[in-house]
Amino acid sequence: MGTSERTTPATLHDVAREAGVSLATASRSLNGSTRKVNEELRQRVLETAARLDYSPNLSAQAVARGTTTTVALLVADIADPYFSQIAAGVVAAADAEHLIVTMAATDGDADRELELVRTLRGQRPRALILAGSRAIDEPSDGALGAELAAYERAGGRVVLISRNEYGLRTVQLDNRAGAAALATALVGLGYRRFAVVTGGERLRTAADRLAGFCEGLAEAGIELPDEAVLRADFTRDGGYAATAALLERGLDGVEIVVAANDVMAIGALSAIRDAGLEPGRDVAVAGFDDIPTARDVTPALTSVRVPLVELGHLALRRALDDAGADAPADAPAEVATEVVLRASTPRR
Amino acid sequence: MGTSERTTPATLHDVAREAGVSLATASRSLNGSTRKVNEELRQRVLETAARLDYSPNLSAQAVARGTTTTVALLVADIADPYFSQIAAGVVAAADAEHLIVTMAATDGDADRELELVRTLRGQRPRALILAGSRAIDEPSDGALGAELAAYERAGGRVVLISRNEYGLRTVQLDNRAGAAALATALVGLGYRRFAVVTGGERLRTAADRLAGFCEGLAEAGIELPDEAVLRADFTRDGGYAATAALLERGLDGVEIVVAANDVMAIGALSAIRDAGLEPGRDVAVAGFDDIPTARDVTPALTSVRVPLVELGHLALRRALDDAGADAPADAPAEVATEVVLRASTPRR
DNA sequence: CTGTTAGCGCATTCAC
DNA sequence: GTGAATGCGCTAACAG
Repeated sequence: MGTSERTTPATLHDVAREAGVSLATASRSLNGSTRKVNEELRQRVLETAARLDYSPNLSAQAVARGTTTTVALLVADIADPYFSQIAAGVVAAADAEHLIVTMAATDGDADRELELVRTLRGQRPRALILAGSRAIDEPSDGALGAELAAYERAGGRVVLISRNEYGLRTVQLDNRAGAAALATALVGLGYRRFAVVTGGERLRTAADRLAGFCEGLAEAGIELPDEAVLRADFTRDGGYAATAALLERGLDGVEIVVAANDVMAIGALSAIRDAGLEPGRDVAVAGFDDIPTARDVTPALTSVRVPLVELGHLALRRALDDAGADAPADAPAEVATEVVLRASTPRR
Repeated sequence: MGTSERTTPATLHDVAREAGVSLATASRSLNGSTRKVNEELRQRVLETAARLDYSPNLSAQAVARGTTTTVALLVADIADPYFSQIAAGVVAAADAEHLIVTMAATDGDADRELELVRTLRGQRPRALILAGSRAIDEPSDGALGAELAAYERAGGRVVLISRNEYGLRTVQLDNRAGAAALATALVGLGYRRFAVVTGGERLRTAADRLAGFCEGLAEAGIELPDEAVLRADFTRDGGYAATAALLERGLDGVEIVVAANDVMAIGALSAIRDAGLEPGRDVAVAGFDDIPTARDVTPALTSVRVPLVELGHLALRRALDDAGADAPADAPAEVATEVVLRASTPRR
């Protein structure tokens, strides 16, 4: 297969020499801004480049140009559908701008997050996008904030997805409004006695959704008693555990379990079923996010649609647009959510 | 927030000057191989670096060192759980090696794949990992092959996940054996009349799984009639459509629908339900991959577990290990699969 | 339009 | 041990 055992990639220098032109001409032919190169020479360069399998060294270009074509994305967990959809959006949008995306996972660990930001900063990415709900008051906030500030001072753009700190650019999804709308819709279906399964109190997203839901209920004159709020991990197993606990202590009239996200809701479905009840009929269930799976579980899950892919798109755009120079907190782009009613919440 | 309006990041040069040492000393203190630097000076450098928010320019390091700390990953669709799990594995393993992962999506388009490989090659990544089943005989294979060959010749490492072409390094999952094992297990449960819902004939993965399944059946003396093999898109909707078609023409004794992957199986579940039948009881269903959702659908889906995250891990390791120099086709690392029986295939 | 030259930020060989 | 000088691959003035 490999007859030529060359071990070092062809350099622009090689192309220039081989094509019998100067370095500059070769450079201009292959990348140069406005084509101010004789078409004949240009072709010759292009041909030799192809023949030599020349591939421009992006690192060298970055050093010479003083700017990269890279964007960095930080998520909590790549395998999580929530983040993978956002990532898909970011990557697609970046691709459209001919930018390369480098990605890392924090595993929800604030220390790792800081460490990764430090490393990624070395890439001199054009933008640094942080996705993932953060605890409301992390101790290391200061260090992260300083790091991000330094990055921005050096010309980088930080975009926060679904979080709002340090007065940085952000792309929000309106958790409160979405949750409120869900509450209204459920009340409209005839539900009156609710139980909410949510994440830790310090999780921003969880807190916002709970608050919004309560607001929605309040508008209908319904109050959510304290004991109706169950806290657990923001995961499928968390949803299962919390719901199981609820069932064990006795439903006590509760008609529906509302989870702070879909994966928790799916856990709730399983818990209900494992308790010998039929979700939807015996106890209704609703979630949040409308991940693809929501449609495929049985009964199909009522949820609040969050355009995650679009969120990713937006984040990238927001990172790039220089509009208004630095008007970070001004227009905290918000994407709208939408209640999707399905079989898991039949009309009562 | 930003009092100092510095617009350019601190350079190693700045650190050296500010610390009153030479460039070389600064470099050695911050990265240098073996610590041959006076501890006092070293500390001084470290401190000034911290004070100046110095962050080593990775591009510059790459140019100077002639090698990067980057790995590139190409998948078909980041949001697809199959790929996002693999990606999670790659990223985690890369992180352990202090490598940065850049990621791109081909959308299953061979032309884009080629284009992306070209672009990514410019990064001079240490390794290039390609995930995603490929059509058995793509026309542009030649160009891709040449590109990958050039990349390898230049010192790069290509690793193919779940595909095997050009005699490159590969990490396989034993689709045939897994499918055969599934067949055996299902026969053991009492099933005799099968229908298979699979992807296009040219999809490698689909083809292997079908072949393996037939082998397994053959061992039990069962033959799969041609009309029992339904082809459709390798997606949820494809599974739905194929199963719907099957139901429409009449089950004709078929006891179970076996899908080539879980998302198709989930589509089958819906199709069966929409036809007024109860999956599991009226028609059994089995899938392949054991994506997380498989556990959460109802009835829970029988499947073949594929350690996708591990697949990602392996791919990265395989990309890095220089063991045996070039023994590409020698040890085509294969990860084992495992049949997982669940409620969707009750004993008959 | 084309070629020469001087950096970009950093690692490293070589003298001291 | 430390510093000065050279070069990595490429771009961008700068002259011809």
